[in-house]
Amino acid sequence: MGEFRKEDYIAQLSIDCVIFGYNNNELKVLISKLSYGEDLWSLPGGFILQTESIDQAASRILMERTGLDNIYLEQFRAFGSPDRIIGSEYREVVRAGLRDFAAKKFDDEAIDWVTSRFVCIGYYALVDLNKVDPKIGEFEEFLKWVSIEDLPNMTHDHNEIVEEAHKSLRQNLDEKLIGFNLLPEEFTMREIKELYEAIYDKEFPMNNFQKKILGLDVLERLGKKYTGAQNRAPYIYKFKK
Amino acid sequence: MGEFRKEDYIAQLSIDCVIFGYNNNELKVLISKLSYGEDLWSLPGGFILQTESIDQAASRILMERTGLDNIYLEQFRAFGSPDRIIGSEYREVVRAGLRDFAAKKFDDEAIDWVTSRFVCIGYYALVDLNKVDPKIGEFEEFLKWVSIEDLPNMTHDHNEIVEEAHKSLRQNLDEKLIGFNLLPEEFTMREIKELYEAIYDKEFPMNNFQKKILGLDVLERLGKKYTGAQNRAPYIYKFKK
DNA sequence: TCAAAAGTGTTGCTAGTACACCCATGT
DNA sequence: ACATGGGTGTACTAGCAACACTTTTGA
Repeated sequence: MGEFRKEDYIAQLSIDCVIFGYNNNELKVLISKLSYGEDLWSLPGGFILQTESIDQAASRILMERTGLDNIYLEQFRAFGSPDRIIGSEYREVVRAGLRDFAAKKFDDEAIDWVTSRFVCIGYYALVDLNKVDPKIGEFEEFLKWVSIEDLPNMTHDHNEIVEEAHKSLRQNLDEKLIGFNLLPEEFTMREIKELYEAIYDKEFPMNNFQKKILGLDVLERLGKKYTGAQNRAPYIYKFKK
Repeated sequence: MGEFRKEDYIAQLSIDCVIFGYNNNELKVLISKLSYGEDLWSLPGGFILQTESIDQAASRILMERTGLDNIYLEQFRAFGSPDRIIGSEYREVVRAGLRDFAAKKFDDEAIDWVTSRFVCIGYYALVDLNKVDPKIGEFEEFLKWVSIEDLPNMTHDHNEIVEEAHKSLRQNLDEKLIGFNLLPEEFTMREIKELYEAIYDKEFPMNNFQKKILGLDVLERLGKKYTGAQNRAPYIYKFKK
């Protein structure tokens, strides 16, 4: 772990990622518990190298945390209140934490840099939760998938960022047919339906939902899924590319 | 005109505004001709004060150029390719121009600052073109309303920024009912229709368009407009607030 | 009375919703 | 056979597009 060289990055501009996953009928977000402070949670994020685009920075940050390449990523909004960090109740805790835990990497000047005013560009990512083996970043105790319904209070304005990402996801879901990125390769119609229900927090009747999705003509029907249950075996689908 | 104090601003982060107006059946964009260089055009933009939010910065920049307060403003995307300025064919021209025209305000260090790598946050604004009395900024020769159909080549990636703003405007038009911001207080149904046609570059049949708009239940019918033409006088509408 | 264009009405299509029904599966 | 849930079909509705028609205005 080298020293932090602030000249390599753009100052006062960061990227925060809302990584969505789906599991157990719940829409989940990957959040990280910081090593310092008690009960300090935060969205995975990072800074932008002078040599890379903001999209590349987001991909890189995601790659570092999830090990996954070629993830569905979408920029959804920039957050730029002047007091989103400076005025935050969390700033002092973060500064103290960095001094204790990160003295090797961050000297005082770097700590000032990291906790100065930041504008952040929000990205959201859609991943197959089962494929992700989250890697903790520096100064993170662990990463955790948490249902969007019961997220803890997070540092700064990260709860608001998740809300905005969720709104944007809902808006884009039908239009861009991106929901399948949250599912495994193969899935049943019921699974898609339950995914949509988790995202919209709303029930859809099966028959009409099925008609709508099949009408999109983006699914390929593969075989049947015999679960051992005493009912008709559902078809297995995959997303046509 | 004071000296430029870079400490007052966030470095490497700018705001560019796509100011839409409507006139003569055409969707127009307010662009500025730079004082230096030949045929150098650019979008109105600016930097973000350490003390203000990015939304406030966009409002301020707009206020400075149009004299208008309370303008409809929407952030639509951030642009962050590392070579959008550094690799741009325009960079050297801009640097030379600033050295010639702006020596009082920008010393060499400031010129380096201004022409370094920038991430920009794009906002679009909708204004009643007739209410705007454009004020030239520093180092601008004049501002001009140009139809979105025949914009000149602009500096850096500003043409792409306009395209993205146009896409975003189209997406939001129906959803958020923001089109009326481009019209005067009072207007006829034909005028709304022609505005929509200009934005979508597509014709709409009058009768169905009228039904749709009236169905939104956001218009108040005022009186009739007698133009002297030998045809039935159209109703005048205004937008209900 | 006529031309121009505003405004209204009617019909048919399509997409979405609600309801009912049949089918496959394992006990 | 039967309970369970998967899958399909039909009727109803709302919203949109295409057509035709009437009304107003000033020459």
